[in-house]
Amino acid sequence: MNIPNETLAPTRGPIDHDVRNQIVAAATEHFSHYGYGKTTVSDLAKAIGFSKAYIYKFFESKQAIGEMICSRCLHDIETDIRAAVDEADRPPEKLRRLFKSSVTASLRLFSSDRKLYEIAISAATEQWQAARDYEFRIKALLQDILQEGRQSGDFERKTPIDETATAIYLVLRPYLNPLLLQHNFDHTDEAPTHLSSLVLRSLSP
Amino acid sequence: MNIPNETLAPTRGPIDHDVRNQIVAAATEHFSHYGYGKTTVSDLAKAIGFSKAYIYKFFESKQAIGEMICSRCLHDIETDIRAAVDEADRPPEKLRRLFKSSVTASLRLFSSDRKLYEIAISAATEQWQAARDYEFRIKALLQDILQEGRQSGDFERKTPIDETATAIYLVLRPYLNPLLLQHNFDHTDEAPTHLSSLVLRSLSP
DNA sequence: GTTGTGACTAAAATTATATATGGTCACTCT
DNA sequence: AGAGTGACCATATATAATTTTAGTCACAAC
Repeated sequence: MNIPNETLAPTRGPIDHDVRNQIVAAATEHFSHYGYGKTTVSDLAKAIGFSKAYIYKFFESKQAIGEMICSRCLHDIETDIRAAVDEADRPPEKLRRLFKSSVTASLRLFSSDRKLYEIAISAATEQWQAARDYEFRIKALLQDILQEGRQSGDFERKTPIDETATAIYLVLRPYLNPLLLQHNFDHTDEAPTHLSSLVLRSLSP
Repeated sequence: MNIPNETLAPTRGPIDHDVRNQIVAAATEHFSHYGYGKTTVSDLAKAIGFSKAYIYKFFESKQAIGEMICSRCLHDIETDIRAAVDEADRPPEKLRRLFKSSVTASLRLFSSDRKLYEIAISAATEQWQAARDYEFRIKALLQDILQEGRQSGDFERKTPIDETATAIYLVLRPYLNPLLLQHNFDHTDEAPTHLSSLVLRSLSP
Protein backbone atom coordinates (compact mmCIF):
# COMPACT_ATOMS: atom_id res chain seq x y z
CA MET A 1 0.00 0.00 0.00
CA ASN A 2 2.68 2.46 0.94
CA ILE A 3 5.11 3.90 -1.51
CA PRO A 4 8.56 3.83 0.06
CA ASN A 5 10.79 6.88 -0.04
CA GLU A 6 13.48 6.76 -2.65
CA THR A 7 14.83 9.84 -4.36
CA LEU A 8 15.70 8.61 -7.84
CA ALA A 9 13.77 6.42 -10.22
CA PRO A 10 16.33 4.24 -11.99
CA THR A 11 15.47 2.26 -15.03
CA ARG A 12 17.48 -0.58 -16.52
CA GLY A 13 17.72 -2.62 -19.67
CA PRO A 14 17.14 -1.24 -23.13
CA ILE A 15 15.82 2.34 -22.92
CA ASP A 16 13.81 2.20 -26.10
CA HIS A 17 12.17 -1.17 -26.26
CA ASP A 18 8.66 -2.06 -27.19
CA VAL A 19 8.12 -4.02 -23.99
CA ARG A 20 9.07 -1.00 -21.89
CA ASN A 21 6.33 0.97 -23.59
CA GLN A 22 3.87 -1.86 -23.07
CA ILE A 23 4.72 -1.87 -19.39
CA VAL A 24 4.19 1.85 -19.13
CA ALA A 25 0.91 1.60 -20.98
CA ALA A 26 -0.34 -1.24 -18.80
CA ALA A 27 0.81 0.55 -15.66
CA THR A 28 -0.95 3.74 -16.66
CA GLU A 29 -4.16 1.86 -17.10
CA HIS A 30 -3.89 -0.25 -13.98
CA PHE A 31 -2.62 2.48 -11.66
CA SER A 32 -5.28 4.82 -12.92
CA HIS A 33 -7.99 2.23 -12.43
CA TYR A 34 -7.06 0.34 -9.30
CA GLY A 35 -4.42 2.61 -7.82
CA TYR A 36 -0.73 2.10 -7.26
CA GLY A 37 -1.16 0.06 -4.09
CA LYS A 38 -3.77 -2.35 -5.42
CA THR A 39 -1.87 -3.04 -8.61
CA THR A 40 0.69 -5.82 -8.37
CA VAL A 41 3.67 -6.25 -10.61
CA SER A 42 2.24 -9.61 -11.61
CA ASP A 43 -0.91 -7.83 -12.77
CA LEU A 44 1.17 -5.72 -15.12
CA ALA A 45 3.07 -8.79 -16.31
CA LYS A 46 -0.14 -10.65 -16.99
CA ALA A 47 -1.56 -7.66 -18.85
CA ILE A 48 1.29 -7.67 -21.34
CA GLY A 49 1.60 -11.44 -21.48
CA PHE A 50 5.01 -11.85 -19.89
CA SER A 51 6.29 -13.11 -16.59
CA LYS A 52 6.79 -10.84 -13.63
CA ALA A 53 10.54 -11.38 -13.72
CA TYR A 54 10.75 -9.90 -17.16
CA ILE A 55 9.36 -6.61 -15.92
CA TYR A 56 12.44 -6.27 -13.77
CA LYS A 57 14.63 -6.36 -16.85
CA PHE A 58 13.24 -2.90 -17.62
CA PHE A 59 12.48 -1.35 -14.25
CA GLU A 60 14.47 -1.59 -11.09
CA SER A 61 11.40 -1.56 -8.89
CA LYS A 62 7.67 -1.12 -8.84
CA GLN A 63 8.19 2.41 -7.62
CA ALA A 64 10.35 3.16 -10.63
CA ILE A 65 7.31 2.35 -12.74
CA GLY A 66 5.20 4.57 -10.53
CA GLU A 67 7.66 7.40 -10.98
CA MET A 68 7.56 7.02 -14.72
CA ILE A 69 3.77 7.29 -14.73
CA CYS A 70 3.89 10.19 -12.31
CA SER A 71 6.46 11.95 -14.39
CA ARG A 72 4.08 11.81 -17.32
CA CYS A 73 1.21 13.20 -15.30
CA LEU A 74 3.27 16.13 -14.17
CA HIS A 75 4.44 16.76 -17.69
CA ASP A 76 0.84 16.77 -18.83
CA ILE A 77 -0.07 19.30 -16.18
CA GLU A 78 2.93 21.38 -17.15
CA THR A 79 1.85 21.29 -20.78
CA ASP A 80 -1.57 22.60 -19.80
CA ILE A 81 0.00 25.38 -17.79
CA ARG A 82 2.39 26.39 -20.56
CA ALA A 83 -0.47 26.39 -23.04
CA ALA A 84 -2.52 28.69 -20.82
CA VAL A 85 0.43 31.00 -20.27
CA ASP A 86 1.26 31.10 -23.96
CA GLU A 87 -2.26 32.16 -24.82
CA ALA A 88 -1.61 35.48 -23.16
CA ASP A 89 0.80 37.91 -24.73
CA ARG A 90 1.51 40.35 -21.92
CA PRO A 91 3.50 39.25 -18.86
CA PRO A 92 0.90 40.33 -16.27
CA GLU A 93 -1.75 38.21 -17.90
CA LYS A 94 0.74 35.37 -18.28
CA LEU A 95 1.28 35.48 -14.55
CA ARG A 96 -2.43 35.45 -13.86
CA ARG A 97 -2.76 32.42 -16.09
CA LEU A 98 0.12 30.69 -14.41
CA PHE A 99 -1.73 30.93 -11.12
CA LYS A 100 -5.08 30.03 -12.54
CA SER A 101 -4.02 27.13 -14.71
CA SER A 102 -1.78 25.60 -12.05
CA VAL A 103 -4.88 25.05 -10.00
CA THR A 104 -7.21 24.04 -12.80
CA ALA A 105 -4.75 21.63 -14.37
CA SER A 106 -4.12 19.86 -11.07
CA LEU A 107 -7.80 19.81 -10.28
CA ARG A 108 -8.51 18.30 -13.65
CA LEU A 109 -6.18 15.42 -12.88
CA PHE A 110 -7.74 15.14 -9.45
CA SER A 111 -11.26 14.72 -10.75
CA SER A 112 -10.48 12.74 -13.88
CA ASP A 113 -7.89 10.38 -12.43
CA ARG A 114 -8.04 10.35 -8.65
CA LYS A 115 -5.67 7.41 -8.41
CA LEU A 116 -3.00 9.08 -10.48
CA TYR A 117 -3.40 12.20 -8.39
CA GLU A 118 -2.63 10.07 -5.35
CA ILE A 119 0.63 9.02 -6.94
CA ALA A 120 1.41 12.67 -7.54
CA ILE A 121 0.79 13.28 -3.85
CA SER A 122 3.25 10.52 -2.97
CA ALA A 123 5.76 12.06 -5.34
CA ALA A 124 5.41 15.42 -3.65
CA THR A 125 5.44 13.96 -0.15
CA GLU A 126 8.50 11.84 -0.71
CA GLN A 127 10.16 14.33 -3.02
CA TRP A 128 10.67 12.03 -5.97
CA GLN A 129 12.88 13.32 -8.72
CA ALA A 130 9.85 13.73 -10.97
CA ALA A 131 8.32 16.11 -8.46
CA ARG A 132 11.53 18.09 -8.00
CA ASP A 133 11.93 18.43 -11.75
CA TYR A 134 8.37 19.62 -12.12
CA GLU A 135 8.87 22.21 -9.39
CA PHE A 136 12.06 23.32 -11.04
CA ARG A 137 10.54 23.69 -14.48
CA ILE A 138 7.60 25.74 -13.23
CA LYS A 139 10.01 27.91 -11.31
CA ALA A 140 11.93 28.47 -14.52
CA LEU A 141 8.73 29.32 -16.33
CA LEU A 142 7.93 31.86 -13.65
CA GLN A 143 11.37 33.35 -13.94
CA ASP A 144 10.93 33.68 -17.70
CA ILE A 145 7.69 35.56 -17.24
CA LEU A 146 9.33 37.87 -14.75
CA GLN A 147 12.25 38.48 -17.05
CA GLU A 148 9.97 39.28 -19.93
CA GLY A 149 7.88 41.57 -17.76
CA ARG A 150 10.92 43.49 -16.66
CA GLN A 151 12.07 43.95 -20.21
CA SER A 152 8.66 45.08 -21.37
CA GLY A 153 8.46 47.54 -18.51
CA ASP A 154 5.40 45.87 -16.98
CA PHE A 155 7.28 44.85 -13.83
CA GLU A 156 9.53 46.79 -11.48
CA ARG A 157 13.27 46.22 -11.75
CA LYS A 158 14.60 47.21 -8.33
CA THR A 159 14.18 43.97 -6.44
CA PRO A 160 16.69 41.24 -7.34
CA ILE A 161 14.93 38.92 -9.75
CA ASP A 162 15.93 35.77 -7.86
CA GLU A 163 14.34 37.13 -4.73
CA THR A 164 11.17 38.06 -6.57
CA ALA A 165 11.00 34.67 -8.23
CA THR A 166 11.56 32.82 -4.96
CA ALA A 167 8.92 34.85 -3.17
CA ILE A 168 6.32 34.45 -5.88
CA TYR A 169 7.08 30.77 -6.12
CA LEU A 170 6.41 30.47 -2.40
CA VAL A 171 3.04 32.08 -2.97
CA LEU A 172 2.24 29.75 -5.83
CA ARG A 173 3.53 26.54 -4.27
CA PRO A 174 0.51 25.73 -2.07
CA TYR A 175 -1.60 25.59 -5.21
CA LEU A 176 0.94 23.92 -7.44
CA ASN A 177 2.12 21.07 -5.27
CA PRO A 178 -0.50 18.30 -5.33
CA LEU A 179 0.14 17.45 -1.70
CA LEU A 180 -0.47 21.02 -0.60
CA LEU A 181 -3.27 21.71 -3.04
CA GLN A 182 -5.47 19.05 -1.50
CA HIS A 183 -5.46 21.08 1.71
CA ASN A 184 -6.54 24.15 -0.18
CA PHE A 185 -9.52 22.84 -2.07
CA ASP A 186 -11.71 25.32 -0.21
CA HIS A 187 -9.83 28.18 -1.81
CA THR A 188 -9.27 26.97 -5.35
CA ASP A 189 -11.94 29.31 -6.71
CA GLU A 190 -10.73 32.56 -5.28
CA ALA A 191 -7.09 32.05 -4.37
CA PRO A 192 -5.58 32.20 -7.89
CA THR A 193 -7.30 35.49 -8.62
CA HIS A 194 -6.54 37.11 -5.29
CA LEU A 195 -2.99 35.90 -5.15
CA SER A 196 -2.05 36.85 -8.68
CA SER A 197 -3.55 40.29 -8.12
CA LEU A 198 -1.50 40.69 -4.97
CA VAL A 199 1.62 39.51 -6.71
CA LEU A 200 1.02 41.87 -9.63
CA ARG A 201 0.59 44.77 -7.23
CA SER A 202 3.94 43.82 -5.69
CA LEU A 203 5.48 43.84 -9.17
CA SER A 204 4.16 47.20 -10.29
CA PRO A 205 6.99 49.52 -11.27
CA MET B 1 -5.83 6.43 17.62
CA ASN B 2 -7.79 8.61 15.23
CA ILE B 3 -9.55 11.75 16.23
CA PRO B 4 -13.01 11.68 14.71
CA ASN B 5 -14.36 14.67 12.88
CA GLU B 6 -16.74 16.76 14.89
CA THR B 7 -17.16 20.45 14.42
CA LEU B 8 -18.05 21.69 17.86
CA ALA B 9 -16.53 20.86 21.23
CA PRO B 10 -19.39 20.80 23.67
CA THR B 11 -18.84 20.74 27.37
CA ARG B 12 -21.37 19.88 30.03
CA GLY B 13 -21.88 20.10 33.73
CA PRO B 14 -20.71 23.02 35.87
CA ILE B 15 -18.52 25.34 33.80
CA ASP B 16 -16.38 26.54 36.64
CA HIS B 17 -15.62 23.57 38.79
CA ASP B 18 -12.43 22.45 40.38
CA VAL B 19 -12.68 18.98 38.88
CA ARG B 20 -12.97 20.41 35.40
CA ASN B 21 -9.69 22.20 35.88
CA GLN B 22 -8.09 19.07 37.26
CA ILE B 23 -9.20 17.19 34.18
CA VAL B 24 -7.76 19.84 31.90
CA ALA B 25 -4.51 19.83 33.84
CA ALA B 26 -4.22 16.05 33.75
CA ALA B 27 -5.13 15.98 30.08
CA THR B 28 -2.53 18.59 29.23
CA GLU B 29 0.14 16.54 30.92
CA HIS B 30 -0.93 13.19 29.52
CA PHE B 31 -1.65 14.36 25.98
CA SER B 32 1.62 16.23 25.91
CA HIS B 33 3.52 13.21 27.20
CA TYR B 34 1.89 10.20 25.61
CA GLY B 35 -0.18 11.84 22.89
CA TYR B 36 -3.92 12.07 22.42
CA GLY B 37 -4.28 8.57 21.01
CA LYS B 38 -2.30 6.76 23.66
CA THR B 39 -4.05 8.50 26.52
CA THR B 40 -7.25 6.82 27.69
CA VAL B 41 -10.03 8.56 29.53
CA SER B 42 -9.42 6.11 32.37
CA ASP B 43 -5.84 7.36 32.55
CA LEU B 44 -7.12 10.87 33.12
CA ALA B 45 -9.64 9.62 35.68
CA LYS B 46 -6.97 7.71 37.56
CA ALA B 47 -4.68 10.76 37.49
CA ILE B 48 -7.24 12.89 39.31
CA GLY B 49 -8.49 10.10 41.54
CA PHE B 50 -12.00 9.76 40.20
CA SER B 51 -13.83 7.25 38.10
CA LYS B 52 -13.96 7.49 34.34
CA ALA B 53 -17.71 8.04 34.39
CA TYR B 54 -17.25 11.21 36.37
CA ILE B 55 -15.16 12.73 33.60
CA TYR B 56 -18.22 12.56 31.39
CA LYS B 57 -20.12 14.81 33.78
CA PHE B 58 -17.81 17.59 32.59
CA PHE B 59 -16.97 16.72 29.02
CA GLU B 60 -19.20 15.26 26.38
CA SER B 61 -16.40 13.27 24.81
CA LYS B 62 -12.71 12.62 24.82
CA GLN B 63 -12.38 14.83 21.80
CA ALA B 64 -14.04 17.67 23.69
CA ILE B 65 -11.14 17.43 26.13
CA GLY B 66 -8.71 17.40 23.23
CA GLU B 67 -10.31 20.49 21.79
CA MET B 68 -10.03 22.29 25.09
CA ILE B 69 -6.32 21.52 25.25
CA CYS B 70 -5.86 22.46 21.60
CA SER B 71 -7.72 25.68 22.12
CA ARG B 72 -5.22 26.61 24.82
CA CYS B 73 -2.25 25.81 22.59
CA LEU B 74 -3.59 27.99 19.83
CA HIS B 75 -4.28 30.79 22.26
CA ASP B 76 -0.70 30.53 23.49
CA ILE B 77 0.60 30.78 19.95
CA GLU B 78 -1.67 33.72 19.31
CA THR B 79 -0.35 35.44 22.42
CA ASP B 80 3.19 35.02 21.15
CA ILE B 81 2.23 36.46 17.80
CA ARG B 82 0.39 39.42 19.31
CA ALA B 83 3.37 40.13 21.56
CA ALA B 84 5.74 40.12 18.60
CA VAL B 85 3.46 42.38 16.60
CA ASP B 86 2.99 44.78 19.50
CA GLU B 87 6.72 45.19 19.89
CA ALA B 88 6.80 47.01 16.59
CA ASP B 89 5.23 50.41 16.28
CA ARG B 90 4.91 50.88 12.54
CA PRO B 91 2.48 48.78 10.48
CA PRO B 92 5.04 47.50 7.97
CA GLU B 93 7.21 46.10 10.72
CA LYS B 94 4.11 44.73 12.45
CA LEU B 95 3.30 42.83 9.29
CA ARG B 96 6.82 41.46 9.07
CA ARG B 97 6.55 40.29 12.63
CA LEU B 98 3.19 38.72 12.01
CA PHE B 99 4.75 36.55 9.32
CA LYS B 100 7.89 35.80 11.26
CA SER B 101 6.29 35.03 14.62
CA SER B 102 3.53 32.91 13.15
CA VAL B 103 6.20 30.52 12.03
CA THR B 104 8.43 30.70 15.08
CA ALA B 105 5.56 30.35 17.53
CA SER B 106 4.22 27.27 15.79
CA LEU B 107 7.70 25.81 15.47
CA ARG B 108 8.27 26.38 19.15
CA LEU B 109 5.22 24.28 19.96
CA PHE B 110 6.37 21.71 17.44
CA SER B 111 9.76 21.22 19.03
CA SER B 112 8.76 21.64 22.66
CA ASP B 113 5.55 19.64 22.57
CA ARG B 114 5.38 17.44 19.51
CA LYS B 115 2.32 15.60 20.78
CA LEU B 116 0.34 18.77 21.33
CA TYR B 117 1.35 19.93 17.89
CA GLU B 118 -0.17 16.73 16.53
CA ILE B 119 -3.45 17.65 18.16
CA ALA B 120 -3.23 21.05 16.52
CA ILE B 121 -2.78 19.27 13.20
CA SER B 122 -5.92 17.24 13.84
CA ALA B 123 -7.75 20.43 14.71
CA ALA B 124 -6.68 22.01 11.45
CA THR B 125 -7.38 18.88 9.41
CA GLU B 126 -10.82 18.34 10.83
CA GLN B 127 -11.60 22.02 11.16
CA TRP B 128 -12.44 22.01 14.84
CA GLN B 129 -14.02 25.16 16.18
CA ALA B 130 -10.80 25.99 18.04
CA ALA B 131 -8.92 26.03 14.74
CA ARG B 132 -11.53 28.13 13.01
CA ASP B 133 -11.53 30.64 15.84
CA TYR B 134 -7.77 30.86 15.76
CA GLU B 135 -7.81 31.48 12.01
CA PHE B 136 -10.47 34.10 12.46
CA ARG B 137 -8.63 35.96 15.21
CA ILE B 138 -5.37 36.09 13.26
CA LYS B 139 -7.30 37.30 10.25
CA ALA B 140 -8.75 40.06 12.41
CA LEU B 141 -5.28 40.96 13.67
CA LEU B 142 -4.09 41.19 10.09
CA GLN B 143 -6.99 43.41 9.19
CA ASP B 144 -6.19 45.69 12.13
CA ILE B 145 -2.61 46.07 10.94
CA LEU B 146 -3.81 46.88 7.45
CA GLN B 147 -6.28 49.42 8.75
CA GLU B 148 -3.65 51.08 10.83
CA GLY B 149 -1.22 51.11 7.92
CA ARG B 150 -3.75 52.76 5.69
CA GLN B 151 -4.47 55.45 8.23
CA SER B 152 -0.76 56.11 8.81
CA GLY B 153 -0.18 56.34 5.07
CA ASP B 154 2.20 53.37 5.04
CA PHE B 155 -0.12 51.27 2.88
CA GLU B 156 -2.00 52.01 -0.31
CA ARG B 157 -5.72 52.69 -0.08
CA LYS B 158 -7.01 51.86 -3.56
CA THR B 159 -7.61 48.13 -3.22
CA PRO B 160 -10.64 47.17 -1.15
CA ILE B 161 -9.36 46.28 2.31
CA ASP B 162 -11.28 43.00 2.47
CA GLU B 163 -9.66 41.86 -0.72
CA THR B 164 -6.21 42.82 0.50
CA ALA B 165 -6.77 41.08 3.80
CA THR B 166 -8.05 37.93 2.14
CA ALA B 167 -5.14 37.80 -0.26
CA ILE B 168 -2.50 38.36 2.40
CA TYR B 169 -4.17 35.82 4.61
CA LEU B 170 -3.91 33.30 1.80
CA VAL B 171 -0.20 34.02 1.63
CA LEU B 172 0.20 33.62 5.36
CA ARG B 173 -1.97 30.56 5.81
CA PRO B 174 0.54 27.90 4.71
CA TYR B 175 2.78 29.05 7.54
CA LEU B 176 0.09 29.66 10.11
CA ASN B 177 -1.94 26.51 9.83
CA PRO B 178 -0.12 23.69 11.68
CA LEU B 179 -1.24 21.12 9.13
CA LEU B 180 0.16 23.14 6.26
CA LEU B 181 3.23 24.35 8.09
CA GLN B 182 4.52 20.82 8.51
CA HIS B 183 4.78 20.58 4.74
CA ASN B 184 6.77 23.78 4.62
CA PHE B 185 9.47 23.06 7.16
CA ASP B 186 12.07 23.39 4.42
CA HIS B 187 11.12 27.01 3.95
CA THR B 188 10.56 28.24 7.49
CA ASP B 189 13.83 30.17 7.50
CA GLU B 190 13.38 32.19 4.38
CA ALA B 191 9.68 32.20 3.62
CA PRO B 192 8.55 34.71 6.28
CA THR B 193 11.10 37.27 5.15
CA HIS B 194 10.51 36.83 1.45
CA LEU B 195 6.77 36.70 1.72
CA SER B 196 6.41 39.69 3.99
CA SER B 197 8.67 41.68 1.70
CA LEU B 198 6.55 40.73 -1.27
CA VAL B 199 3.37 41.59 0.58
CA LEU B 200 4.79 44.94 1.66
CA ARG B 201 5.76 45.73 -1.91
CA SER B 202 2.17 44.98 -2.90
CA LEU B 203 0.96 47.36 -0.20
CA SER B 204 3.19 50.27 -1.08
CA PRO B 205 1.14 53.38 -1.85
C1' DG C 1 -29.90 17.91 44.25
C1' DT C 2 -25.10 17.13 43.94
C1' DT C 3 -21.21 14.04 43.95
C1' DG C 4 -19.72 9.91 42.49
C1' DT C 5 -19.39 4.98 40.72
C1' DG C 6 -19.38 -0.20 38.95
C1' DA C 7 -21.16 -2.76 35.50
C1' DC C 8 -22.20 -2.92 30.80
C1' DT C 9 -21.87 -2.65 25.45
C1' DA C 10 -20.65 -1.45 20.87
C1' DA C 11 -16.84 0.01 18.47
C1' DA C 12 -11.93 0.50 18.02
C1' DA C 13 -7.32 -0.94 18.61
C1' DT C 14 -4.09 -4.56 19.24
C1' DT C 15 -2.11 -8.90 18.51
C1' DA C 16 -1.60 -13.32 16.16
C1' DT C 17 -1.89 -15.78 11.96
C1' DA C 18 -2.23 -16.66 7.19
C1' DT C 19 -1.67 -14.97 2.58
C1' DA C 20 0.11 -12.19 -1.06
C1' DT C 21 3.67 -9.43 -3.05
C1' DG C 22 8.14 -7.35 -4.41
C1' DG C 23 12.24 -8.62 -5.90
C1' DT C 24 16.22 -12.00 -7.20
C1' DC C 25 18.60 -15.65 -9.50
C1' DA C 26 19.89 -19.67 -11.70
C1' DC C 27 18.36 -21.47 -15.57
C1' DT C 28 16.33 -22.65 -20.41
C1' DC C 29 15.55 -21.66 -25.16
C1' DT C 30 16.43 -19.27 -29.18
C1' DA D 1 24.43 -12.90 -26.45
C1' DG D 2 19.60 -11.72 -25.72
C1' DA D 3 14.79 -13.01 -24.53
C1' DG D 4 12.22 -14.99 -21.15
C1' DT D 5 10.79 -17.76 -16.94
C1' DG D 6 9.69 -20.85 -12.56
C1' DA D 7 11.01 -21.39 -8.11
C1' DC D 8 12.29 -19.19 -4.25
C1' DC D 9 12.58 -15.92 0.07
C1' DA D 10 12.01 -12.03 3.05
C1' DT D 11 8.89 -8.71 3.85
C1' DA D 12 4.50 -6.55 3.50
C1' DT D 13 -0.36 -6.97 3.58
C1' DA D 14 -4.78 -8.75 4.53
C1' DT D 15 -7.69 -11.41 7.62
C1' DA D 16 -9.32 -13.41 12.00
C1' DA D 17 -9.12 -13.61 17.02
C1' DT D 18 -8.57 -11.00 21.12
C1' DT D 19 -8.25 -7.27 24.06
C1' DT D 20 -9.03 -2.11 25.08
C1' DT D 21 -11.50 1.72 25.19
C1' DA D 22 -15.12 5.38 24.68
C1' DG D 23 -19.22 6.30 26.27
C1' DT D 24 -23.88 5.24 28.91
C1' DC D 25 -26.86 4.33 32.67
C1' DA D 26 -28.99 2.90 36.67
C1' DC D 27 -28.04 3.49 41.08
C1' DA D 28 -25.72 4.68 45.78
C1' DA D 29 -24.12 8.08 49.32
C1' DC D 30 -24.46 12.41 51.08
